[in-house]
Amino acid sequence: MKQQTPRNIEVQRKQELLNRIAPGLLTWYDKSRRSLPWREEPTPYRVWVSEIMLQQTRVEAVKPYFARFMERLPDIEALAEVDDDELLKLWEGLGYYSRARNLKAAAQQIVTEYGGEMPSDYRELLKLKGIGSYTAGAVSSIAFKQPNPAVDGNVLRVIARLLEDNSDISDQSVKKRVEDDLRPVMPKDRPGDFNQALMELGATVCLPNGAPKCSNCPWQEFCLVGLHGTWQQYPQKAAKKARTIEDKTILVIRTSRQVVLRKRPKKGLLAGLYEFPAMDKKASLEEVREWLKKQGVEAVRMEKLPESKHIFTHKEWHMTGYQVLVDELEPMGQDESLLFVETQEIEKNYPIPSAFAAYSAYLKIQTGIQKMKGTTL
DNA sequence: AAACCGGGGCT
DNA sequence: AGCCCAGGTTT
Repeated sequence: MKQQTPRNIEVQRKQELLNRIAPGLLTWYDKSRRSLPWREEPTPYRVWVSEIMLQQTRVEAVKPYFARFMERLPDIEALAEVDDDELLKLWEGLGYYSRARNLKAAAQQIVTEYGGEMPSDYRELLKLKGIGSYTAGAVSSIAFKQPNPAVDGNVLRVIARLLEDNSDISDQSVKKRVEDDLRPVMPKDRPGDFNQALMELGATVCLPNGAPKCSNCPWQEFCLVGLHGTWQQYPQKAAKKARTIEDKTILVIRTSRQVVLRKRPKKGLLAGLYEFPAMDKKASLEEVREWLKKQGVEAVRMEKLPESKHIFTHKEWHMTGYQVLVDELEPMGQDESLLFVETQEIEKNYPIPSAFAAYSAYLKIQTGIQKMKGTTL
């Protein structure tokens, strides 16, 4: 018999609330669920790829990428063998590119260590590159009906509000605790639907920004913020660190048909993607000339390009640009990361991050115009 | 535990 | 301008 300390009473009260969430939630989900491509045909491979794409990424953004990805790489074997550049091209613009590299690495793991079949066990899934507790829970429950929780940002928010829990949900220990709290209340016959329903509730009713639509919620009778009108106080989250600002000068060095690209390092920001050569400062025309001279580039003409800003999670790029027209693109210095690319081939073969969108678009327009007029430069 | 890793839509 | 998004890995 447990002692009736205030702490134990609080824990018991919380458990009683959690015990009530499943039935109404599943009924609501059956009525309100969105039809999503990976939801209608939940094979292990499709569920896995969709869950990776959906990490920190909205459903609407994922849809076109998912369709194209499945068409080109319909199974684990195809993914395990895809060329790195082609893979990144399929991921271009989606962000967090390590997700794509990890996806391929995990596919190779599955081929060599699991006979090409996606493992169904939570513990085995956790061994695959790019799969953490959330994704292991999602894949094992949705594709294999294993009763494991899948706690994402939606679930953390929904549960914090349900319980008026003051915990900082950006703290990793809170996620672990919510997983432990949910495991015993999962309906054993529908674990995948339970997880998806929790997320769906967060995405469509218990909204992350703006007022929750409590009149549509299956938990109206017992949700504490609903009863108390306190949704604005939950969830609690630690303040984020300020972004640092980096100045850059982007150089679009080109002839009438070719342009200089540079492959980024294998690790770090935008790893393995292609970019325009750049200087790590806001450079004057004279400084650009000097940089070009060091690379052995002789400019026929230079034009200033518009300034542009790109915001990452943890830094901002403040960019300016120059177009550098040259007569010929022959060996440029000793920098092996530099390559000359047919402008027309960029769209097909070279993944360039959205950070350079202003300059990519400029190049495309310039070369497009050239093509139309049939002129050179 | 904290930092790193993208991009876009909404307020 | 700041928030968040079907998170995971590295340090």
